[in-house]
Amino acid sequence: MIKTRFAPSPTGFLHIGGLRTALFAYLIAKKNGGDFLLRIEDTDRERFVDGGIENIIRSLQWAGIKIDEGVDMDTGNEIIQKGGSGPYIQSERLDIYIEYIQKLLDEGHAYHCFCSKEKLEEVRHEQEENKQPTIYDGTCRNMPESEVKIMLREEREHVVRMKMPTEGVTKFNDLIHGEIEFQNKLIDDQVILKSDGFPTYHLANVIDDYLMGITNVIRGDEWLPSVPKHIELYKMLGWKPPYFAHLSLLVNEKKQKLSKRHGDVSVQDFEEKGYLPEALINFVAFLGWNPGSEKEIFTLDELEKEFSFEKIGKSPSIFNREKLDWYNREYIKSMSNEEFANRVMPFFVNAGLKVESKKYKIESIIALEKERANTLVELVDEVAFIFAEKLEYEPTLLVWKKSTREDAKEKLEQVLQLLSQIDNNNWTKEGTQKIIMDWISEKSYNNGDVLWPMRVAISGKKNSPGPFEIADALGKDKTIERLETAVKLL
RNA sequence: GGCCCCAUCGUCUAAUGGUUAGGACACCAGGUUUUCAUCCUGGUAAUAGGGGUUCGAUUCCCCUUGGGGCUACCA
Repeated sequence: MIKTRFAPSPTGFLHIGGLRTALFAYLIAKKNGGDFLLRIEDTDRERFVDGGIENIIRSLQWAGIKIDEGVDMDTGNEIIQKGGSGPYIQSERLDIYIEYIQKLLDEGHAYHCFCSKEKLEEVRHEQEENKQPTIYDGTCRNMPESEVKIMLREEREHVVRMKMPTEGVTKFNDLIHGEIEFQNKLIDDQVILKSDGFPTYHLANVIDDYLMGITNVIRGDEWLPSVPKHIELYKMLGWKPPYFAHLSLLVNEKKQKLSKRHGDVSVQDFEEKGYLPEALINFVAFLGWNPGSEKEIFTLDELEKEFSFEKIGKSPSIFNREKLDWYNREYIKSMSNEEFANRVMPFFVNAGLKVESKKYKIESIIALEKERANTLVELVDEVAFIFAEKLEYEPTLLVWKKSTREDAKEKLEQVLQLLSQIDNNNWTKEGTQKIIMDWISEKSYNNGDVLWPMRVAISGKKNSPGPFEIADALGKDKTIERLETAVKLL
């Protein structure tokens, strides 16, 4: 059975590139009826960000990506079976790593290194200047055992390094890139245990992937150069390496790897701006993957069925906001008004608009912008004029370009009169529309002479939805009130 | 500097030896329209360059160029 994992480090909030990696790993597992787990790789204590773990879990949940296995977040107990609710956390598994590092040491696959950071940097510098590959010079690799013992007894600061072979090549078949080959002599004796007692990514990652039964390691392309180290570690431990699949990177407009430092890329940011998880998932799934058909709208469920390894591309993709906006609009448009109202409600609350009041017909209000808004925040913004106590606009705006002030006033007075006669119960978009439009054609007026001032009077805006939709959302009382104000202004 | 990866419209991509190089987003034009938007119709726009292999290369190979990643006791 296939088992995959998402293994982020909590050095910040989950960003969009991480979401895509998680999604692909998740989909590959689900497509094959396998399991997907989350493992937090927090072996770097200096870069740990408070709230990072919670944010990662929350963002995945928001996106609809379900974790099959991990640690129960309430009890802290590991749940190795399906149905767990949280992640494995590496900092809670230190004993395990230490045990394996000791084994590697005992079997001669690793060694203590007492070199100072300053010395290492010097060596690197020199190597670079001489156009040599920058790898550890091996000073401590062949240190006599007696000397090592003395150093350890003196509690000299040290790390543990793995012994890479000095000749031969490491070849492997990446599921996405195909065969890749590295010269072993160019690969560093990687530090596997830091002087602070924490393992490095390379060691902890290999141990955990094996122990957790990961069959397919799915991660970003930035890891490609370190695969030989990992394969060597598997060999030393006598384990069969998993399949590797390295995903092309998500990059910004400058074609650089997406990262927290370049700004606005956290999943939570997109949530807060009013992007729907469906849209974000759909968009991100299509970065580096396509179904081979011309269908572009895929729900998570559909992706779980149709996702395919063979269709994953190798080249990096630029994150393009406009296409995301399009997806978001598509999902907004296709949602029922009722469900949509539920989704938008928190955004109204955030904006301080009291939509709960019976005065407002929430479904009519959201309908105003449902076909137009890119995001939920944008929608709430655009629709805020409905809730205004008093509209602010220049009286001249009420006059249509082909008309006069006097004419606008006269038309508005008549509109006011006609609409006043409508019963509160019959106050609908269709109702007001029929009365006004019939009257316009009866009098042979121009649409613009009537509809423009009417629309401006009740919206206060140069550009807005149509007047009858607005009247419906506003209700009779407020519509009449705004029309009266407009007449006075003229 | 060393190693590795990548290369089709501006962007996301389809076409794995034979297509007028297709679709989507964006953009432009026209239509519908009281405004903006929606919607409909149409349009501009790409195989980085050079060598091979082949009857035939977007497609296979090599070189160049360009971009990116890694090169930490970060992941």
